[in-house]
Amino acid sequence: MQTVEEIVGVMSSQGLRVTDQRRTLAGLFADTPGYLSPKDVYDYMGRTYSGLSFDTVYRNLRVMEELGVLEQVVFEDGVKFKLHCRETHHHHHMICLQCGRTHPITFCPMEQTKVPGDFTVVKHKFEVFGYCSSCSQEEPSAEGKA
Amino acid sequence: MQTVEEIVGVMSSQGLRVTDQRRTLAGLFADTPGYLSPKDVYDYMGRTYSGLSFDTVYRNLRVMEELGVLEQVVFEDGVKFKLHCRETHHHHHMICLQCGRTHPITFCPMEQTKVPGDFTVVKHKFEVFGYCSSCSQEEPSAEGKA
DNA sequence: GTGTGTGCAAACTGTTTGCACGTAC
DNA sequence: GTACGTGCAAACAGTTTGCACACAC
Repeated sequence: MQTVEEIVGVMSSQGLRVTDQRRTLAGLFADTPGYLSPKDVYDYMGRTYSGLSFDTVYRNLRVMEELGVLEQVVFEDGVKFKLHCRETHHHHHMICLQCGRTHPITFCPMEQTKVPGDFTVVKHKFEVFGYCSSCSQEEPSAEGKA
Repeated sequence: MQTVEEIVGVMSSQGLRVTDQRRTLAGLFADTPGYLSPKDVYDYMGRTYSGLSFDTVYRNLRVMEELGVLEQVVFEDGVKFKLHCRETHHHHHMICLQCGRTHPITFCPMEQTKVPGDFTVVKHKFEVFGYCSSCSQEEPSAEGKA
């Protein structure tokens, strides 16, 4: 997690202009514990900036991703963004299907995976989906895919 | 893995017409050990059927997925299809970034993941990407993402 | 004042749908 | 013969790009 000022600081230190819109965007991600889709961002920003266009949202998401402030993940239902993890060591995530909030998993399955000698591992993905404490109470049924 | 006849049998048993095109499509997947994108399928099929249209490819991929013959997976670079695993027990995959071939991983990391009591797990994803024996020799460098 | 950021419109990719004709059954 | 499959064209969603104006620096 980072504060708005930290994020804004990174932007200006890279020679990027700090506009109201970018400050708001930084604030949105600083306050959001989980993942946001471009549409989520657009909807939120649109409340403040009436003339907002989708392309500016995309441009700024891209800029902040290239800056290393945001990270992008591809889910079944599309691309989403969140603040880049500041954790120093390698980890994975449990992701709430309702609120998008993430919880770190320090255990890495690769350590225990027997890889055949002739297979060269480049990267891996381990993600656990479900409902977090707050959401599992409201959302006990629905969404059935195992 | 299934034979063309097995796949075709499933189709006709469900009241679907067995056209030349669908037979060829079944043959393509029966002969392909890895994942295929809709474009891969279109390119392959287009060699045989000159007037082929993309929408028919999509329609048939969808039909075969709904039939349970194919399974669809979302990768960073788009949606891909392969024959649905016949393995009876739960497993994961090592996926070759070059040829798309998959190798089963019987080890399931969920068994060893400590889940907080207040998190309800719905599903999980564990995928290992790299280069298989045949491809790691040809492709020793390139693609650097860990 | 200069150059970057923005909104607008349009292009573009991947995918889906409506329609009329063709073909498996 | 009938209903489903196909190709074509068009629609559609998500994303990107070109341009002119606006604003952060």
